[in-house]
Amino acid sequence: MTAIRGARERARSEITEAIKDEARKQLAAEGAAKLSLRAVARELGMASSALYRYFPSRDDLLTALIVDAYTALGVAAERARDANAEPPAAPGTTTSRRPEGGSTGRSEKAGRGEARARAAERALAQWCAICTAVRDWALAHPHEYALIYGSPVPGYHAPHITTESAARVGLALIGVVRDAHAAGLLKEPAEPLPDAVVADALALGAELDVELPPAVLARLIGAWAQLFGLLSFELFGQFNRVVEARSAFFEQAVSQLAGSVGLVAPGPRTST
Amino acid sequence: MTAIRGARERARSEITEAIKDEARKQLAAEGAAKLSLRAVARELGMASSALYRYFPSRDDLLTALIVDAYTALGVAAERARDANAEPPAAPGTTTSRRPEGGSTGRSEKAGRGEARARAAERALAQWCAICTAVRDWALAHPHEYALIYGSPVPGYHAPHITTESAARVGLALIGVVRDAHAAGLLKEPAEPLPDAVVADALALGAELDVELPPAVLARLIGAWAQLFGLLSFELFGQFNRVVEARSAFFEQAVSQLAGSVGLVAPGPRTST
DNA sequence: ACAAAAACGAGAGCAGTGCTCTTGCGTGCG
DNA sequence: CGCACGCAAGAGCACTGCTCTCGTTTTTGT
Repeated sequence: MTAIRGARERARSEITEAIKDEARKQLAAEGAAKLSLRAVARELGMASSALYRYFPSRDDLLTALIVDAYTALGVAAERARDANAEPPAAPGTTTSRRPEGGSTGRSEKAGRGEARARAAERALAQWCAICTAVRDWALAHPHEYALIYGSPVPGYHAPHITTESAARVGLALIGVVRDAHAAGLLKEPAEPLPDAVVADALALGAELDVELPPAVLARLIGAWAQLFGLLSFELFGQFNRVVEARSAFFEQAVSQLAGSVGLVAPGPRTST
Repeated sequence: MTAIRGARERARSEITEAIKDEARKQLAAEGAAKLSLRAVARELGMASSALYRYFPSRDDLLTALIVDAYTALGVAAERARDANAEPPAAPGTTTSRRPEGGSTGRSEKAGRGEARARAAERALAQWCAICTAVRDWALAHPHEYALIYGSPVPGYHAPHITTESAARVGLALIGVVRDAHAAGLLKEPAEPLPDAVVADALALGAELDVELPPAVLARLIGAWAQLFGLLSFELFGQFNRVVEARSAFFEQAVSQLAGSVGLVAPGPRTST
């Protein structure tokens, strides 16, 4: 039904995509402020009024671009996470996940301390990989980054449609910490938390169905926001006369963020 | 000279201020995107073309507003710092700047441990006061905040005029940590830093004429960026379905940031 | 298969914008 | 006092988002 009925619908979705592509091009060239519906239509060889059949207003086009940017950033983060996932996966999945073959798995003769250290190292690597993937995407698409993490463009209300896509990189980060916590290799912070913050953390944990101590979740949210603080400062020019070694500084800050949520580098043989 | 010659110049600066005020009003009402020169002129009862005698372009008006916002935020931060400065200061100087004056306290009668604890507590209080002052200002002027810490509005180049004002809150934070370091109550982080980051930190320290270990300075920059990450997420709606207890969460995150730069709460009688 | 209905494209047009140019008018300085 | 400069006003250009109308095409119901 929906497959064959295409004909027209396919043309519609094709044109919709063409419009978004052209809009993205203008976005990358001049920024969101200069994005003009008429210019898009002109470039596509159609009347400007025809464009309103696909996007009822300029803001709707922008929100479509916002959603796309969120998901693009989300998949970049998830790809980075999966690329650094545990090598000895379940045999059922045929995903091309096999960086190390079977070499690392099940070596019981070695102390499990070593396995723990390796798992902790992997968690830390995943964390950093996600962060640098986000940064790489942001550096490659600065205007799209500005669109989603800069000043809200329209009135200022983000439709709820965007929230799902917007959460993906946050969820990726949470996932890493959740797995680390489940594996018991998380150094939980022991600090007093305000009750309201605990309540928020509990509510969020319940909503996301993730079991993490409130303190960890709270720090996770903070790290999530702070990650984008670093990125925004770098992209928006706040580091201009301050930080020159951007990549090194970012990596440094990010690994420190990892530490703040309890992901500790195994380092020099800590526990017996 | 410049005082009396006014007459005409005074009128000019008055009108300039009126324009900026009206522009600020529209900015607060609708955001930077909707700020219209014609609307400002209309509201001021003058022809739109007359406005170009005062600001050669819309972007120039915006940059003027940006500079003003930076300095307003900067004075808010500095005021918060000074309000929590050392109470028993020398009566002569009104400026709270006293880098090495008494060299960390002469109170010999009481255990100097207590004086140290009090000084450390004051440093921490100053840090938090600056951060919450920044947040309060941002919450009171969300659109102006978006103007300076959101997506860059024009092409994207920030004129060097703004950098001075932009640095003020960062400098306030650095000042607190510098004083704490001079007083010897800073827990320096002992972590390996990439050479490039060390070079940046040294260069920055030399440029600002502040003596701080590179690791502390690097963390300071990170904390500075992360502070605005927290603020941007709160203001731009990223916390909407995530964090409800905004103030408590912010305070919590900020005190943690303080800890990351070495400002430790005296807390329960740590050192002898 | 044919007609009704819906979707579509193009054009004209409105209100608004940033910005430039030209034209008068008033004040301030030599 | 007179000249010149700073100033305000208006007209105008090119552009924008958006609406409305009017043919044309495609889909759909009978």
